[in-house]
Parts: sequence; C-alpha cells; structure tokens
Amino acid sequence: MIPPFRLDQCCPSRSLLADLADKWSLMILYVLSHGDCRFNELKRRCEGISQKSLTQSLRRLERNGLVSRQVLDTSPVAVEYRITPMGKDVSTPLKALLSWAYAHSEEVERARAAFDQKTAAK
Amino acid sequence: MIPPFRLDQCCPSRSLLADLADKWSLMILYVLSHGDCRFNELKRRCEGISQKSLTQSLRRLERNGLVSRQVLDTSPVAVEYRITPMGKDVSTPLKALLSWAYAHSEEVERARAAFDQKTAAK
DNA sequence: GCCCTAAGTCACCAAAAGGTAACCGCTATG
DNA sequence: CATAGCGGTTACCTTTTGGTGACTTAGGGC
Repeated sequence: MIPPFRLDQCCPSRSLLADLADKWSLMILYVLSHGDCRFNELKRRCEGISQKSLTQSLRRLERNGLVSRQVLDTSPVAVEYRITPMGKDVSTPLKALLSWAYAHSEEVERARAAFDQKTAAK
Repeated sequence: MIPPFRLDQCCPSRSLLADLADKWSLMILYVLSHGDCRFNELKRRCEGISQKSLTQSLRRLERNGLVSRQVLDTSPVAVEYRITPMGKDVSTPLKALLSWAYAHSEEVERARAAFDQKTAAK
C-alpha cells in the first residue's frame, strides 16, 4: 500500500523515481521490453542519445536490477542487454504510459496551443 | 499503436516524456490524483521541492492539459490545483509504476547492493 | 503598526546533466 | 594497408536544472 497523500524523502519510491524518471532510462526500458538488444542497436533506436548517456543509463538500470548485461563471446565481442523479470514488471505500466502519450498526442498539442495563446495574450 | 522498436525524435511520446519525465512532475500528478490541492499543501506533500520547482512543474503540467489551476476568490486568495480528466488517465499507469516501486523497494535495494559489491571488487 | 500566511516572481549562483570529440583494443572487410 | 564497426572510457566544455533568498500583493490576527 502506498501512503495516499504524501511522498516524503525516505519513501522508497523516491529513490527509484530519482534513478528512473529521466527520458532516456524510460526509453531504453521501453525498447528493451520488446526484446534483447545490443549496444549500438539500442543507440540507434533511442534516436538522439549520446554514447555516454546510453552507457550511464544502462549502468543505472543494471544497478537497479531492471536490465542485465550479457557479454557474448563472439568475435568481435558483442554485448547484449536484456530486460530482467523485474524490468519486465516495470515496463508494463510504462508501456501504458507511452501508449497513452501516443494516443493523446493531439489532445496534448491542442492544450499546449491553448495555453500558449492565453499566456501570450496576457 | 506504438511503433514497436524505435522512438525517434518526432515521435509524439518523446515530447510528452520530455515534459513529464522528471521526478517532481510525476510526484505532483500522483499527489493530485488523490484529490485537489492548494499550492502550499502540495509543497508540503512533495517533501523537499522548492517553491520555484513546484511553480515550474505546475505550469508545465497545466500547459499540457493535465492539471488545472483554479483561483478561488476567498480571502486571502487561494489557488487550487486540480487534476483534469486527461491527467486522471495518465495517473493510472503512473500509480501502477509507483506501487510497483513501493512493493519492490527491497528487491531493488538488494540488486543495488549486489551491483555495488561486484563493481567495488573489480 | 507589525508580523504571518498564501502564492507567487525575480535575480543570482552552484551543481549536475549531458553533448563532443578523442582515444582504446579488437576484428572484419575491401 | 586503410577503414569501419563494436563497446566502451575519458577529458573538456556548455547548457540546463534547480536551490536560496529577497521582494511582492493582499488580507488577518494581536
């Protein structure tokens, strides 16, 4: 059960949010939820991410047990990132969030336009 | 439908994520999903947020049509923030995410400890 | 008159995020 | 041999984020 009203600093969801609530981590989790993926492939799929940010986000996700890193001993060495069972669990509400975004993008766009007009008029 | 593998920069969910994927916005939406709330009350419930960040996040949420701002003509002037129907929709997967975090905090904690030990040993 | 609360705004500054580019070892390809 | 791809790491530098404290407008309580 979540305490209904308050999210204080010691609340465990705070520390998870701090690690998870950035666009890259969410995107990576989302992409990985569709299947294992190698580093550069992941980089291509999260368009615009830099190598550095990708590495950092992956390490963070790995540290939290949401993603696992498998070094395959092929040649040249390949690294495959996989979503863990725990990561899979998180990805369910996450996918819901993204499909919501996808479905309501026009509505959001209208809301933004209306808001911008109002504040410009002021 | 979401394209299954790729999130490119023009994808509508990208711009929503950019506006929503920070810890404060998610927390605020979460708190508001439990009922209307005034500015300072909201500030108390999102422990640690600064006045400035709260204002900024609220404006962003308002702009995206997820939250509405009602000025009540009481004395002294009160301002009440409410979640909109659209915000309510978003808050459903969001709540799922937070209850997941709450339920799995120990597991995440263990994963972190294991990871830190592994990397320290190296 | 003085101080408090509400709900901000504004200017300033420090810390952190994040991009760029170079470099690494290694392999495959032309 | 040169080049390109993989999977990074590191240094550097810029942008953004975000916190602090002062100030504001307006009413209420003592």
